[in-house]
Amino acid sequence: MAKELLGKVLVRRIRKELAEELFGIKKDLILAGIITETEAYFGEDDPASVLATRGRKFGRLMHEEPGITFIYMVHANWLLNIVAHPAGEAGAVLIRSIKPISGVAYMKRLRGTNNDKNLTNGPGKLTKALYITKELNGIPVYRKDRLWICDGPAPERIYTSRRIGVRRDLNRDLRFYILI
DNA sequence: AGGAAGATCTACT
DNA sequence: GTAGATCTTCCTA
Repeated sequence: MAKELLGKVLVRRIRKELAEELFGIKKDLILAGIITETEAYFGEDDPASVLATRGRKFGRLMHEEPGITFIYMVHANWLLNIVAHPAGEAGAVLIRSIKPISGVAYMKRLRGTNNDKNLTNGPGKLTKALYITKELNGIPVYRKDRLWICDGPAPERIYTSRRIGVRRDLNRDLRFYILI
């Protein structure tokens, strides 16, 4: 699933009420980007998936139906995951990076930067650029509402590596990325 | 009520 | 390359 999501388009619709509050603009806004980096997290057997264990409030979502969002806070950053696992198990895919394709000017305002290169190239950066918070937890990403994923260009080549920044990783490449 | 942890980011060298 | 800021959730008392 982590590999499948590469090249797909992550779309965020900011409804006019929120758009007015954030930007003083009274119309719906569309922000979007191509997913370029993901990581896979398993359930209880994955030492990096601390959130899947001990019945944590938000970690519980990792056990629920595949295709919904799973959003939580780490180090003052909201991180966006898509729940994905076989029936009866737990797991999620962390979205680590996107390449902006629509609404770049608004993303810059939300991030407080003019730098194109560092706008959405990190899990905490992209949630800030798209105004993704726990408010969007548990919503299906196959419905066009406030946050969804649709088809994009099929990647030519997928690269892999170990997961970034985890204290105890599995002995296996679970980070996937494309170069575009 | 208080403290620790954490799948991060920024600014600095 | 790394120190320090950051903030929500969960654990303990």
